Amino acid sequence: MVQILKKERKEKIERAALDEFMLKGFLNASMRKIAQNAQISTSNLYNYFESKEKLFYSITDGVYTIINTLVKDLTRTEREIGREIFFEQVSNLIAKPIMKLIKNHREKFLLIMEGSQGTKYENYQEELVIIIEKHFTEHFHTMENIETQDLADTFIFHILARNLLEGLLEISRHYVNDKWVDFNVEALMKYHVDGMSQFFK
Amino acid sequence: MVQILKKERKEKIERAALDEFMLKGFLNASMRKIAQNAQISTSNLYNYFESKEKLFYSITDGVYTIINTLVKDLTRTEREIGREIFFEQVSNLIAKPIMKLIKNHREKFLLIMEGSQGTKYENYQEELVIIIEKHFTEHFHTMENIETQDLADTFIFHILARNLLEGLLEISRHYVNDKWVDFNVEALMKYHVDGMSQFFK
Amino acid sequence: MVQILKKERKEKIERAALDEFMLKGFLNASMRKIAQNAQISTSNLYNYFESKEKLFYSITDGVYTIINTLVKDLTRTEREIGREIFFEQVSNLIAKPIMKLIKNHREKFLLIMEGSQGTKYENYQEELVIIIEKHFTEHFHTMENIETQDLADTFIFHILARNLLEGLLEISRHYVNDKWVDFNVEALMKYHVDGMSQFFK
Amino acid sequence: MVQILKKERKEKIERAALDEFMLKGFLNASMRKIAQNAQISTSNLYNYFESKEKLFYSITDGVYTIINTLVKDLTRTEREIGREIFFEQVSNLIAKPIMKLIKNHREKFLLIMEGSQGTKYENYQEELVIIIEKHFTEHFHTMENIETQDLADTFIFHILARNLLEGLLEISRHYVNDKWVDFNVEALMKYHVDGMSQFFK
DNA sequence: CATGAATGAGTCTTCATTCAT
DNA sequence: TATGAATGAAGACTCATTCAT
Repeated sequence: MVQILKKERKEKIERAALDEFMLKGFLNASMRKIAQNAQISTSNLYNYFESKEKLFYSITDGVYTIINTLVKDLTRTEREIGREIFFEQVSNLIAKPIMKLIKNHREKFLLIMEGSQGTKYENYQEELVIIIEKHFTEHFHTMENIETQDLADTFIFHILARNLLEGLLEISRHYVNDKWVDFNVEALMKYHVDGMSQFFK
Repeated sequence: MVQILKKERKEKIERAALDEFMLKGFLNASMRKIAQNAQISTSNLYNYFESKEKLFYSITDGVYTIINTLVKDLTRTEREIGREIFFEQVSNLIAKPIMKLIKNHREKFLLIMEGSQGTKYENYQEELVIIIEKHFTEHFHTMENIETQDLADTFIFHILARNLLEGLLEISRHYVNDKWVDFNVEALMKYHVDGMSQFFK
Repeated sequence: MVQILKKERKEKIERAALDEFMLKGFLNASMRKIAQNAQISTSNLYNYFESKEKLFYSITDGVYTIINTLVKDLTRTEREIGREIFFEQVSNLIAKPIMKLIKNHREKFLLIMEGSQGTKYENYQEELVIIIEKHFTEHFHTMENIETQDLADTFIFHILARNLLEGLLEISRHYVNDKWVDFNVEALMKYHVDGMSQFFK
Repeated sequence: MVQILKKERKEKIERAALDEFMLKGFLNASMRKIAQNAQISTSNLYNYFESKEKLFYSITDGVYTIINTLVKDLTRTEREIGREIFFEQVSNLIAKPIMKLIKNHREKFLLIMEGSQGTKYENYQEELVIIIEKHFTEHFHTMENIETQDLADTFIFHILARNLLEGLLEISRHYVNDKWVDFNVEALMKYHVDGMSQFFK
C-alpha cells in the first residue's frame, strides 16, 4: 500500500518533470515548479531525486538506452544485409524500429535531442548525426563507383544525415496518430534513400 | 587613463555578446558574463546598451533585415520565372543570395534561428519553414499531376522545407571556407530539387 | 539548531516590515533591510512572502477591509438618521468606530494613508476625502438655506473633508493612550460639526 | 552671450528638476531623468549642481527663506496687535502674505512640505505645525478664561494647526487662479478663527 | 562647458540545494 | 516520508557620482 503510493508519487513527479523539461529545457526548468505541479514540497522532491540532473536522467536514461540500442542494431543489421537487398529491406529492418520509437517515446526522444543543454546529452544529437553520416559514407564506400568515392568525403552526407534525424524530430513534434507516423517516416526514408541512389548513375 | 575609443569598446561588447548569445542562447546568456568577457563592469555595459534585449537586437537586426529581404526577393523571383526554366535558374537566382548570407553572416544567422528564444525572433525559424513549405506546395499545385495534387496536402513538404533550412544551418555551423559553402549549398539545393522532381513520374 | 516556530518568525518579519514601510514608505522600503531587521537572509524572506507587494498587502489588507466597512457603515447610518438628530448622534454612531480603528490599528491605518505610494492603495486617501466631502455637501443640500446652497459647490468642503481625515491621522501619529484618542476624536468632530453649523445662520 | 546661455541652461535644469522632484519626491527623483528633461548629459548636470541635494536646495532654499520670514513676520505682527483687534486684522496682516506665497510659489511650497523626505527639510512641515500651534495656545493663554486655560494644554490645537497648514497645502495642490486662492484662503482662515472663538463662551 | 565612460553599491527576485524536525 | 526553514549565488537592472578628455 505504502509502496504503491510511493511509486505513484514518483511517477507523478516524473510526469511533472517531463512537462517542465519539455517546456523550458533542462537549464531553464525549475525544480520548484516541478514540485508544485507534482503537488509536493520542493524539499520532498529531493527525497525522490537527489538533484535536477538525476531527475533528468531518471526520465531520459531509459529512452536514451533504447535509442542507443536501436542505433547499434541498425549498424549490425546493415552489415548483415547485402547491398542488393538494401533498399527493399530498409522499411522492415530500419524504419520500423524508428516508427516504434516515435510512437512510444516521442516526448523523451525530443527532450534528449532538443532540451538537454546543460546535461551529458547536450551533444548527443550531433553524435547521432555523425553516426548516421558514417552509415551513409560507409555504405557508399562499398560501392564500386568512382563518383561515389569522391562524394564519400563530402559534407553533403553530413547534411543528409542531419536532415534525416531532423525529419524524424519534426514528425515527433507534430505527432497526429500512429498511422500518420508510419506514413511519414516511410515517406521521409524513401525520399532520402531514393535521393541518395541518384548518386549512382 | 587609457581611454579606449568608444567604437572599439562597443564592438568588443558586441563580440562578447555574440559569443555568449551563441553559446547559451538569449535566455541563458548572462549580462554579467558578457561584461566580464568584454572586460568592463556590468553597470558600464548599460551605458552602451540599455537592456539585454536591445543588445541582442543591436546584434541581430541587421541580419534579420537581410534575411527578410532575401525571402521577399526569392518569392518575387519565383513568380517571375516560369515553370520550365525553374530548375535551371535555381542556382543563380536562389542559391547565390543564400550563399552570400551564409558567407557573410553565418553566426548571426544561426543566432536568429537557434538562440532567439525569449526574443521577437523566437518563432522566425518556424515562419521561414512555413514560407518555404508554401513555395513547395504552390509550385506543385501548378502541375497537372494527380499524384502530386495528393502530395501537396502532405506533411512531407513540411519536413522537406525544414530539411532545406536545417541543411543551410548545418552548413553555417560547420563553415570551412567560402568555396566550401558554395559547393554545399548547391549540392543541398540540387538534392532537394531533384528529389522532389521524382514526385512527377 | 534552535528552530524558531514559523508563526513567531512570520510575525517578526511583519513587525520589521511594518517598521520599514512606515519609515520609508512602500516604494523606498528595502526588502534587504526588512530581512536584516527580522534577522533572516533576504532569500529566506521570500519563503514567507513571495514579493514586496504581497508582504505589504499581508500587513495592510485586514485594516483596509476594516476601514472600508467602516466607511460603508457610516454612509448607511447617516441615511437612516434624520437631520434633526444628526448632531447628537454623531458621537455614538460615527465617532466611536473611528476611535476604535485608531486605538487598534493606528499604525496600519497610517501606512495605508501615507506610505502606500506604488501600491493599489496609493489613491485611497484622496478617495476617502472625496467620500467625506460628498457627505458634507449632500447633507447641506438637504437644507433650505440659500447661502448653504451656494457653499455646497465650494472648495471649502473639500478642505474641511481633508482636515477631518488629516486630524484623525494626526491623532494616530501622536497616539498617547486610548482615553486620549477618545477625547481628541470627539473634540475634532465636534469642532467641525459645530464649525460647519455656522454656515446656517 | 555665453553668460546668458549658461543662465538659461541653469534655469532649464531647475525647471526639469522641480518637475521631477514634485513628481517623485527627493528620494525617488532621478538625476538621469532630470538631465534628460533638461536636454543635457548627466555628467554636465554636475557642472551646474554638485549633488542631488545641492540641486534640491538650490530650488527650494529661496522659498524656504520666504516661508521662514513670513512665519517670523507673523509672530512679530501678532505680538504687536492687541487682543481686541485680532480677528479683524487677521485678514490683512496674516492671510495676505500667505495668499501671496501660494500664488507665487505654490509648487516649491508643496515640494518643501511634501517631497522633502531625505533632505534637511523633511521635518519642516511638523516644525511649522508646532509653531502655528504655539501661536494658538499662546494667544489663548492671554485670555482670562478658565476653560481656555485648560484647553491650552490640549492636543486639539495641534490638530487645528495641522488642519490650517494642510488646508493651505490643499489649496496649493488644486490651484485654479489667483482670485480663487484669495477666496479659499480667506474662507479657511475665517473658518478656523471663528471655530476657535467658540472656545470662549 | 560638455560628455562619454566608468563604477560600486544598491534594487527586487529566483535558483538549486540542504537541514532540522 | 514529508516539509518548512534557511542560504549563497546569481539574475537583470538603476543609482548617484567621478573622471579623463
